[in-house]
Amino acid sequence: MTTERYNAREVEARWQKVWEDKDVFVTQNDDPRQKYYVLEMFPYPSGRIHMGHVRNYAMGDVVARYKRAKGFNVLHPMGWDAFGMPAENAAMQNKVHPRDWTYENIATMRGQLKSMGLSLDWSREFATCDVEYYTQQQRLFLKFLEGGLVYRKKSKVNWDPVDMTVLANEQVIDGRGWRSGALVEQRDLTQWFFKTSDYSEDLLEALETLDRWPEKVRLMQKNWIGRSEGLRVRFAFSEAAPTGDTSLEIFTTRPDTLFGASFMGLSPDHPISVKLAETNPTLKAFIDECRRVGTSEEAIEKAEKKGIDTGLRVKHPLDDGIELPVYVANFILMDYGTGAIFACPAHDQRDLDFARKYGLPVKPVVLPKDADPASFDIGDEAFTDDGSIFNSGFLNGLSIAEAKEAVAAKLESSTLDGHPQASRQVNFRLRDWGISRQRYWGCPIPVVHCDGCGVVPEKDENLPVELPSDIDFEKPGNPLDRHPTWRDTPCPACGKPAKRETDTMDTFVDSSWYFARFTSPRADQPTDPAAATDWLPVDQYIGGIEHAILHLLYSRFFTRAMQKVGALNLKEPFKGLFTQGMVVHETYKSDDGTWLSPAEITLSETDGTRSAVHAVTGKPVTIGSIEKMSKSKKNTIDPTDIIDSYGADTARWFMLSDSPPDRDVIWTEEGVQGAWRFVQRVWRLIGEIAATTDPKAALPADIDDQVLELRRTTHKTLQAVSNDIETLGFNRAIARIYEFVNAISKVANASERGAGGEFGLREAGTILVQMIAPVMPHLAEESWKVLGHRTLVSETAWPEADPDLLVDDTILMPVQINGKKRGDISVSREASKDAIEAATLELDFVKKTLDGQTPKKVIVVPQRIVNVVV
RNA sequence: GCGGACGUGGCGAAACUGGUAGACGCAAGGGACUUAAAAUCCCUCGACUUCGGUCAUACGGGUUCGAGUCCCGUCGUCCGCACCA
Repeated sequence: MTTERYNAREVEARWQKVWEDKDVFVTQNDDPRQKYYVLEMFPYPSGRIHMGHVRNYAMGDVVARYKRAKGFNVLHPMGWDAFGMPAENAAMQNKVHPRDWTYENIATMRGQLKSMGLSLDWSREFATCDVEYYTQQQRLFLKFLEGGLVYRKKSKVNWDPVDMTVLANEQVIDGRGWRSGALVEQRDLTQWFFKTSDYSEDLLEALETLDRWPEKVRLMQKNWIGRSEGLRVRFAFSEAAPTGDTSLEIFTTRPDTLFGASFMGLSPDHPISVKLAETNPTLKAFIDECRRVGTSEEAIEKAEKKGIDTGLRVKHPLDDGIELPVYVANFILMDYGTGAIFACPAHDQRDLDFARKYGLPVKPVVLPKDADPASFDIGDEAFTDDGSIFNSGFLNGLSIAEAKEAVAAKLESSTLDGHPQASRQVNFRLRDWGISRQRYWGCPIPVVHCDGCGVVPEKDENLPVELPSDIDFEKPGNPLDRHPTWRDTPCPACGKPAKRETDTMDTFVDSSWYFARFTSPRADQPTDPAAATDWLPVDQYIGGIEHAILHLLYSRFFTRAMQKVGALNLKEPFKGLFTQGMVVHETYKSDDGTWLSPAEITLSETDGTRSAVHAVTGKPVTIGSIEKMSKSKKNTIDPTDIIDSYGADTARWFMLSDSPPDRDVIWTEEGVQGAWRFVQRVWRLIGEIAATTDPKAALPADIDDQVLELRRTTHKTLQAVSNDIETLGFNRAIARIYEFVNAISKVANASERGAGGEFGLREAGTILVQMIAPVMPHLAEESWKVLGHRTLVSETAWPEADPDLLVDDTILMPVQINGKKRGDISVSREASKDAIEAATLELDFVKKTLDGQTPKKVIVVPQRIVNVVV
């Protein structure tokens, strides 16, 4: 018989239309079946999808299709993270409106995603720049404001001089803007903040409950939140500071080293430093220098520790005979703790570096185990390990933990100026989330500035505060600020003319609750709480590791905040999280140093050495390292090209087949061709089975051994593949399916089919189609039809493995002698340990080795192995 | 510097709670079919070997009847954080 070659292009378009016409993947909220919410991180509409999207969405689609077959009511939506800078950049460069640019990109990318055959409920689609979406976001903002979760404050901010906007700490990477790459400056501005710090403790503690999150991500968040327990201690000034303060409050996690104190340190931004600088030009110059350098560039250059003695002196809280100098030092951060420290150089490297530079005393107070107190000395390295306290009066002999406790207890109960001298405090590295952005293409912050009433929230009935369409991008800075009329609005409180806020929200706000919006995307409130309660948390969330901190932490905060204002009733949005690896590709460079795309070169191989030449000029090309696909290195592959030439199924199959999903996958032309060959192979095999077996073939009572073996393989494979998909082991599932196809082919190609052959092959073919369906849905539908079904495999229940076929009657067990495999023994499944031992000792090769001796020991692990110890 | 993960053939990788190391795929080599090519099918494919075996999961030790898997140390690669007191 002849089978036509599988025509992916024609077949895929056809089935996509069937699914769409029949609303196969539209999800109803009132469907009574158990719900399953699978979500992939929604894309930024940059213009075209890339291979990373293909991989991400292929994984989610496998889960969605599998769970649907398992009988769940599956929610699998898609939308667009559509606000952000690139749209404004495009507007400036190409004179196209950000809105038009964005929606055009969305249209293109929607088409590309549809060509992938994803089982998405497109009826729930939205973009975060849709007025309907950001209206609800403004509503949420106002609820947060009312609930005390939003505030304004003047703060030193990270200013990106290229994008001309403020960046969150998290958006500053190595001192540069995460998007522009420009060196970030420090500026003082009044900004809007979300009170993420209200939830520091809870965000940290609840990480423990996220047992279906990667350990790595939980650890990264834990470190980011950065909880530390310590003591706030006030040191009395010998003479009052110029600010009028009579004491200096510091935060320390090492009160046990208090007797090792050598000096005090103030941040250059500390109020006392600032006040002193007014009359001290040297100090002023120093502070200015610190600000110029900025917190970040310092890190790059590992700036030297520097400081200036203020002349102020404080008294040691445990021994007022000791006076300590107060320095302004460049390494002390204003926004952690109190912006002031006491320095113990012997046990802190930063303090030690500083003390050595300025000749300040270094007194060790923690003695390492087995060290001699008389001779123990600190060199260039601070001692930060465990030990026992010495040189410390009443603390001598205590452990570090005991000494911390003793100091805290003593200073808590002593008073200074009528207040306790110290208090225990838990500090977090996590700051409040600054959300103000001085941009046009974002969600406007719905408040009004009134000369009489101050900052007034816009009234709910006046929402949305809509972005103006007529906008000018000729100049840098915020276009909303210079719009002729948009700012003008009556004050919601007094009705007099007032001005709108021109800051828009950080785009991370948009993505912090979209998963909740999908549960009722057209609701006239941010959420329909009933639908949200039914669907959330997301059962399986899939996305890139690059969002391990920002997006995921913000979403966790937002869920809590929404719970507080009654929009949701849970804390944790994502029950299961999976972070997939990147798609990487070889790089190619011509001899003049420019990058070349895979399409521009020709590869060849001689004697096992691969080489490349320029496809047109024939000039030699250097094959470079394998790197993440990026436009700058030109090592990208356009998914559309692949889908056009091989089909979506091939692309999806290859994306999932080679590497474990959390690891990077290398895109190779050979690999895609392998996947393509497999598509054809399945197609031929199904065609042959369909042509040579009767759908109504019965299962005879006695079946041929080879057929029984095939049936066993079928059901064992089904069992294993199901398990692999459940655990997201797509590469394992695919390897098993390859094996399975090899096994079916063997029977299908056998010169004669034994009894039950038709039934066995039908069964194998049918289950094969069902197993490939989540990964290669189009090929599966087409094959399903060829096998004679009138239904859709997309709407067919997942098959059940027959338990009787999962266990073998006889088991082939390896036999080891002294831990080395020497042969096998075939035993019945029910054989007892003793019987197996006896049978083993009768084996020729065992007898030969034993040579009449009795073995020391025979270890029989049922179903596993026999080990004879001689 | 601190924290974490990982290290298996020419390559991507399998190996569930310690139990036959290298499944499956890619590449490579040989063969069949063909005028030829493509496609397809079959065979070989960790190293050494006196063809009995021996050695092999980064390296060195240890625990165990048995270690890729557990423990200690060394080296290497990757990732996150980075003056957080």
